[in-house]
Amino acid sequence: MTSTPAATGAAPVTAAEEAAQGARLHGPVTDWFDEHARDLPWRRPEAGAWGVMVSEFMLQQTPVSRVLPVYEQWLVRWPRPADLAAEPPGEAVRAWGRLGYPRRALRLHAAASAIQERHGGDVPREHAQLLALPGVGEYTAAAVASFAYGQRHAVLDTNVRRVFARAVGGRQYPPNATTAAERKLARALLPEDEPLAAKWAAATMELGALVCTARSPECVRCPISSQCTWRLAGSPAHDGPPRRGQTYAGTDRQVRGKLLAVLREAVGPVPQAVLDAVWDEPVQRARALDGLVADGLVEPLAGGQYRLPLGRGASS
DNA sequence: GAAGCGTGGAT
DNA sequence: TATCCAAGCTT
Repeated sequence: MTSTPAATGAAPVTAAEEAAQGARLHGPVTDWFDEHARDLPWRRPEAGAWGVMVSEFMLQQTPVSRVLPVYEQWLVRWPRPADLAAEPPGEAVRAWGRLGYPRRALRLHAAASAIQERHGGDVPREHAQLLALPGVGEYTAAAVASFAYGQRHAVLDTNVRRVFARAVGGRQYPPNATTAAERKLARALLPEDEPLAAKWAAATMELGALVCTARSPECVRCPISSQCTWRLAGSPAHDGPPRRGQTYAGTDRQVRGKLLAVLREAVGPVPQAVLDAVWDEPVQRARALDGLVADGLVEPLAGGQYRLPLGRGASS
């Protein structure tokens, strides 16, 4: 009678142990997902690959509740990549509203243009082609390939990393930056069957978002709590270095946000004097505005006026 | 690998 | 009130 890692509360060490634990998790997690998955618009069949891609851009570091209304308006206005590509990038920035990180709007516009030019207007299916699009990194490429096209990819976002850190790693939180070990574990846990792998990806994310949350996980509602290495070990508190919370007040980011808010609301070009009113420290204010121009989020005009960009998006 | 990049709700 | 946190990407 061998004692398994799951039975002892120890984290699995070998690839075989990881795969074995994965096999025990697939059923409970996907069954839970069948019953508890939220009815989100980008999960409906009519969303299509473009809808999935738009949602993934918007959801990068932004909560679902704030994305929902902007997503709906976005898809009504720009139902296909070609529709967005046909408009100035500044319109994307304006429609982005207060979702935050407005460079994402610029990159989504640039991605739409690339899809139009390189892929005939259809969101590509290949992971490598997705990854080559502006604003698409490892996570988003895997997410679109998996959620939109049903492919088998390890989809490793902050939710999944936390679920795996706890259920398998026995730790409260994953490392600050994604590690090679995490990627390897995610691949080891991925079901062989393609449709099941796609469901697993969505289900593990949903579990992390709804139950295995960062602050206060609801283990009593968790379908795998009886197998959770972290819980079996007594839910030990995080011991590693604290994750640095970035201060916001007084930073360039705050100034950029204020400047861009004025430009989003403006109908036409905005005089320098109006922008000057949003922040009283001139050096930081100028640095922030220069940064927005360098990023392609703002276009300087003659006569000290500024507006959201009408031309093709800037680099990056 | 670390830093920079928005915004607002929850605790 | 201050801190944490939210489906990351790029340089």
